[in-house]
This record gives sequence, C-alpha cells and structure tokens, in this order.
Amino acid sequence: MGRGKIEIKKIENNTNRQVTYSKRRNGIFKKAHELTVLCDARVSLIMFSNTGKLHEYISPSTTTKKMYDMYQTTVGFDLWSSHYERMKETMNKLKDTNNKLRREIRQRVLGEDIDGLDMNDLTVLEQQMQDSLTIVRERKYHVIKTQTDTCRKRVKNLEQRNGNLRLDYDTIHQLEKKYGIPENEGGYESTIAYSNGVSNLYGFCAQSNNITHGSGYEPQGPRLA
Amino acid sequence: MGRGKIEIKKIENNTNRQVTYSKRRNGIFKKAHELTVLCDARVSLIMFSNTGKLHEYISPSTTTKKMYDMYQTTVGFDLWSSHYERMKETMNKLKDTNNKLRREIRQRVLGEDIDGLDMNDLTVLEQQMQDSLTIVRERKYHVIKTQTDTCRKRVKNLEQRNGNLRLDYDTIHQLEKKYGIPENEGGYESTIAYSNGVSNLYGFCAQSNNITHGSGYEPQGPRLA
DNA sequence: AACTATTTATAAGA
DNA sequence: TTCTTATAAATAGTT
Repeated sequence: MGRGKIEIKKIENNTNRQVTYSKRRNGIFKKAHELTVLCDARVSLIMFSNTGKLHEYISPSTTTKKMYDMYQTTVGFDLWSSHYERMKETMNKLKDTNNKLRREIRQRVLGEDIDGLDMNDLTVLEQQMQDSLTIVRERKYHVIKTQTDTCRKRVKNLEQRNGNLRLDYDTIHQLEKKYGIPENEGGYESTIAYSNGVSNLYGFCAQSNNITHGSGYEPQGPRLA
Repeated sequence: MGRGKIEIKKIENNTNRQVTYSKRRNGIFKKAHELTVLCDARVSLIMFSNTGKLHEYISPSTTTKKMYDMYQTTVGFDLWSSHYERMKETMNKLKDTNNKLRREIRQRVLGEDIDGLDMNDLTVLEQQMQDSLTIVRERKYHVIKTQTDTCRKRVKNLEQRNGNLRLDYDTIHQLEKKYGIPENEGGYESTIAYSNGVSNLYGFCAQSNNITHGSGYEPQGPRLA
C-alpha cells in the first residue's frame, strides 16, 4: 500500500525508518481504537521505538494496570514475581524473627517452653532473670525514694506556709491587744482566708521582725525545726 | 476498505462482531509484526475480546515482562502499587510487632527501658519476673532431682551386680574348699573378669541356693541392706 | 473460509 | 514534519 511494494525487513535508512515508524504507529493506533469500538474489546498496545521512545494505546474502557492484571490472571504467571518474591522473602525473615522473639519471651518472661533446656541453660537463664529482677527492684526502690522525697519537700513547704500564717496571726493578735481592737472572731482559721499563699502581711512585718522569705512555692531548705 | 464504508461504532450483530474482531485482530497483529521488523521496534499488544478471550502479540526481540518493566520504568509509576502497598503494610505491621517484642524483651529480660514505668507497672513487672523466676527454679530443681534419681538407680544397680559377684566368689571359694581345687590366685577381682554383667554362675547355683534375680539391668528394689 | 468491490493505509515524492 | 498521490493492503459484505 503505497507507491511501491516494500519487503518486510528492517529499513536501514535512519530517517526513512523514523518516518515509517511514525506513520505506521498512527495507523496501528487507529486500528486498535477501531477494534476497541467496533468489537467492544479492550486493547493495550505498548511500543518502544528503536530509539527507546515509548508510545502507548489503551482502550478507554480500561487501564494498563487492569490489562496486565487480567493478563497475569489469564496466563497464570506472575509478571512481578521478582518484586514479589523479594518482598515475600523479607517478610518471611521478619516473621521468623518475630517467632524467635516470641519464643524468647515465652521462655524468659513467662517461664514457658523451657522443658528442652539442660542444667547449664537453666542456670544461665535463672541468673539472667535474677539480674533483671534486681534491676527492676532497684528501679522500683528508686521510684519509691523519689516519691518519698517529693512528698517530704511538699510537707516541708506546707509547714513553712503554715508557720508564716501563724506569725501573721500572732502579729494581728498583738496589734489588737495593743490598740484595743475587738477580738477577731474567726481566730487562726479566718486568718488563713486573708492569705492566698504567701502572707500579705510580710511586707508589713518584715521591717520590724527581719523575716526573710522565698518565692512561696519553691522550698528554701528547712526554716522550721 | 470493504464493500461499503462502515461507521466506527459498536457492531450490534453478535456474529458480525465476532467475525470482524477475528479479521481485524489478524490485521493488527500483522501490522504490529511489520512495525517490529521494519522499524526495529518492540511492541506489546494485549487484547481481550468482549467475550473475555485473550490474544497477544509480542515482538520476538523481547518479552511481555520486559516490556512491562520498561513501561514502568519509563512512566515512573509502579503499576502494582496496590499489591506492593498491601505487602508493604503487612511488612510494616510485622516490623512494628517485632519492635514491640524487642521492647518487651528489653524491659523484661534485660531490665532495660523501664525508666518510663510508674510504681504500679514496676510492681506488676516485678511480680511477673518473680513468678517466672520461680518457674525456672522449679524446673531446675526438677532436673536436679531427676538427675539425682537416675544416678541413685545406677548406683543401686551397680551395688546389686557387685553383690551377685560376691555370691559367685563365695560359691567358687566353697567349691574349691570342698573339692580341694587349688586357691584362686586372683581372688575377688579376677572373679569379676568372669562375669560381664549378670553372673554366669547363677544357673549353676540357683538350684541349691534358691537365689532369684532380675534382668540384670533393671533395678529390682533393694537386695543388699 | 473464500471472494471481491471498495475503503483505507502508506511509500515515495514534494 | 506534513501534504500529496499512486498504489498496496485490509476488510465489509457476500457467497
């Protein structure tokens, strides 16, 4: 079909080959599309020119991936077996590691699965478990000590605030007596209500009594015996 | 190209469609092959008829898998990403489990990685470890006991054989005296050499002395005080 | 599956 | 590249 008949063999002239490739590529794509429409078929046409350029036709009713999935299913051969096998291998290794770890846990954590061990193994295992237990116990005692210390500091802080309040109370009481102000009905407890933390009277009393004080929240070492 | 021009739309007549599919399929395959040869190209042509039948052309210079791999590389998109992603997900889950198991081992077996645990956790952990340790110890003692028992049985068995030998020896000695056979030079030790296990003289002596005996290897309860 | 009138594809040339 | 066109090839409808 052309000005002259041509033999079906590689076109040696480079330009000529390129031109023919371009023309025939369009031709075959058209044919593929016509087949798709006329016969309700699904066609995947992938081609690489000898220069490595990719051209593709795919029926609108499908995708290249679907076509290859179907292809695989039909021919019963996994095209991506290389990818797949590699991943499967990795996965099996992971599963294996997993099982070993589980076994180790069963042995060492639950004390199961140790019937096969001999005296030596048992002695080593016992020693390791004893060591671990010691570490956990030490940690536990450390936590207890820390908690106790924190608690002690908090108590000390509260005692200090309590002492300050008593000082306030005493001061007020003395002033009342000195200037004949009537007795405070609430007593000590109502004095606490004046103060929302550090005593408000500190400034008033500090000049005469030389009282020093911290921030009111951070413990400053023992002040009360 | 035919007796009449046809519109490019689905051929509704079923037989007609089948026939056209067959004809055009051959046509397109021929075109694909001509392109392969004339232009030194690589072509992958996969098609499914509307009845689901697969037909394929692949350039002789390549394979479907190679084409597919090249296609992927060229378009830079992993076509089996769904497979791949699913596997990757599974793999990540395995890795995760793995890490959790490792962490558990670090915590419980090595006593590491326990700084984040509070008093409650620590107490539970300590108790579990103590329990496991107890199980391991019990197993150890069980093994010791078994070994000891086995040893004791073996001793008992040896003692029994020893006793039998002494009986043989006494018997021989008496016979020697009775019938004036000259003194056995080796004494007791050389008598042992006669016997490779159960005494060979049992049969000889049993009638007169009423000695009963076992198989010679299985202990039969104490015979010697 | 073969035939063949016609359409379509395309080789060569511009 | 693209257009043109003579000719080869493909194929629709028929047998």
